[in-house]
Amino acid sequence: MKANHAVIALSALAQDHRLSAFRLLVQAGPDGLPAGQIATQLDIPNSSLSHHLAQLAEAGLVHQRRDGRSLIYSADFAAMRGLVDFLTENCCGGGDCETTAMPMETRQP
Amino acid sequence: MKANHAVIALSALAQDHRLSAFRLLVQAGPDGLPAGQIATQLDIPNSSLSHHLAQLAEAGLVHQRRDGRSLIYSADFAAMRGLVDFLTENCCGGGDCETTAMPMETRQP
DNA sequence: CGAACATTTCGATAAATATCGAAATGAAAG
DNA sequence: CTTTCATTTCGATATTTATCGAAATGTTCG
Repeated sequence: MKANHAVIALSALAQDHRLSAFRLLVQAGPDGLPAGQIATQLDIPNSSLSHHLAQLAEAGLVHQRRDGRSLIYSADFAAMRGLVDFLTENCCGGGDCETTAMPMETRQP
Repeated sequence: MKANHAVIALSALAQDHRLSAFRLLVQAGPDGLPAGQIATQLDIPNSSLSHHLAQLAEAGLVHQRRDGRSLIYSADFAAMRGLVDFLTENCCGGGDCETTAMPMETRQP
């Protein structure tokens, strides 16, 4: 991932409605959700949501597919992972570093 | 982490210079770097950088300490991890989900 | 084909943000 | 205590962004 692309992805997530939409899609899993359902759950006008979904799609964080007359959006998990990896890349100079070495699943809060 | 806080943190990272500064600090590790040195490496005026560092600090992603006449900034690794966890929270409905279960260290590119 | 439906594009306005030089703050050294 | 140095605050400008209604696009069904 290039820094420029990371900024685009982070900007896409750095907004209330877009972050909520993305998290809905992350939780929905690979099946995704139709645009209208997202708009309903977030309680914002379709036109506003469409703008936001386009921005997430442009950043490569979500994808669109058609099902009947609905457009289904789904999260791109690989893109999300790539972004996370970019943030922690070469952490602490690249040597062993207990601050990031702990796998997500075994972390203590 | 609350959604509102996540948006603040993501906004802080969603900018060229701030993302570069943050990554410099991530790579520098717990010792951090003085503000002036960051400004030099990024080749931006001190006043601009100061604005950006303040925003990162407000988001809780970096901390400031004084050393002589320099102000040393360092990344907050726990905050970064909290943000990442928030993004992937309850992924795919909370069930097992191979898309995020792979620990960062063992991922294949 | 024509009506009903889901979503996007357009256009206009309001609000937030990045930028940088100049002046101000605060700490150290002579 | 005055000078020097590192950094921040101020102020002003230009750019980007969020918002939403209305109109347009593309799809299905009768």
